[in-house]
Amino acid sequence: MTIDEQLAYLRKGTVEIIREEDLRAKLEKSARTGTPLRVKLGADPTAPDIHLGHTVVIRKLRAFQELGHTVIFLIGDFTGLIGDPSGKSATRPQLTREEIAANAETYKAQIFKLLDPDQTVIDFNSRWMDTLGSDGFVRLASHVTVKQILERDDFAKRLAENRPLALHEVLYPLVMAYDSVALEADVELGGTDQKFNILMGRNLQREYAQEAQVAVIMPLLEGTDGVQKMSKSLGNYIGINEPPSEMFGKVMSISDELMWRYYELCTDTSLEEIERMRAAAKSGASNPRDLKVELAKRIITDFHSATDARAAEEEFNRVFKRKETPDEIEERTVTAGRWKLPRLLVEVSLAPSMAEARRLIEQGGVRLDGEQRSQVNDEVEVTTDHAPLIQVGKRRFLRVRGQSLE
RNA sequence: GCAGGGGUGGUCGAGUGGUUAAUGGCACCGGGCUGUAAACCCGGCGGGCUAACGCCCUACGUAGGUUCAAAUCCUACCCCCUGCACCA
Repeated sequence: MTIDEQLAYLRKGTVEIIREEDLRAKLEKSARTGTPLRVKLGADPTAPDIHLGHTVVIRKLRAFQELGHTVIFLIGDFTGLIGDPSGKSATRPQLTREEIAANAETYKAQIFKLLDPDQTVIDFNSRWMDTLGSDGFVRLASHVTVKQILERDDFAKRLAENRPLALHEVLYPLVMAYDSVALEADVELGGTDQKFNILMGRNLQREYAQEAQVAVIMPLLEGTDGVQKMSKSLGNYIGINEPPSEMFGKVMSISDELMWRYYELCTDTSLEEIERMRAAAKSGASNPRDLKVELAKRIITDFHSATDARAAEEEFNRVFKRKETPDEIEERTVTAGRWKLPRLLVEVSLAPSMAEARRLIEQGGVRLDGEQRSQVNDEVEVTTDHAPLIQVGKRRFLRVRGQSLE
């Protein structure tokens, strides 16, 4: 690949590259000297559950690896002390060495589904922050002015709106920036929410007489709700460790409009192909449903396998298209005998309360052995040899077997 | 400590003595439709009891009080937020 081709490849999907000329220069230098670029990505030490949103940036790391560069996956075990830079949550609890190590292992297991382990370095910023000392920290702080820090949108806004802004939060960008100095990073990746922090790294590196890193800013992926960014706490995420059938269902539940975004940011599909599919869907030549199935399969293939993807599709069709029962149904045991239907639903946790169970039944959401039961006072015979199949809604199935008391 | 603002159901946010289990949005759940767990439409959304009409309990920061009646008024307390504090 020529440098121009490499640039174009790396540019795909980015929101911004600051500055592209710098990246070009670094790529040229790397090619000339045969030294791979050091590409940094910071990670939160407390939340090692990776979801599709995180993979947007990880995919970009992989692009750098494909071009022969080194990825530094930095676990911010020190920065974690400072807490969520969005100011929503307080300081996080200090993790023990064991917990950090465990989280790092969890990270590895997940990121290596996308990244090449041989070209990846896992590091921790406590390695240099722990030995910095308070005097070192103060000296570090002398390189940045208050005004520079307050340029951050989020900070400025909170001050303007009289919302709290704790001092330690202001230090967050500083530590992150220093990580880039310590690592001598050539490139740092991050979502748009990290732009300020990454730029701070550029400034600080210059202060330390280093060449400034290039900022590669990726978009934030919307969650399954299509509105807010994907996050675990909002419950709109697709975790990469989720079982294939779960992933399939979640992908199928995104809106048709959002599907293009996922194609672009979560698969290797080229922009041209996406445009073609989009046009086909619009003209009616393709069924959006089929395109969404394809999307789901591509995503599942990345984190599981093509076989798993096919199985998940088959399962989905069976349950939702043909309205048959799933392949595997969990079985629960209850005391044998006659059960009032609502009581039974609560007993096996298909409903959280009697009131809720009644509602489900009255609304026609409950089936017993495939037959709708809308009578709240229905009774069900549960014996040791007959285990009725209970279905609540479209997707929750349970077989209930009786167990006689001794 | 002082001054001001605020604490309501999963969440946001109305309500300032009485059809208020508490408007509305979001989230969530069920149904319909379909090409999908899309979109759209309809319904539900504290809990217990009842076949059902319905009855009862719990809930608006905490604890008391006033009243026939309080999320709404009074008292005390707790918590959160913003500002003030020095140089005088």
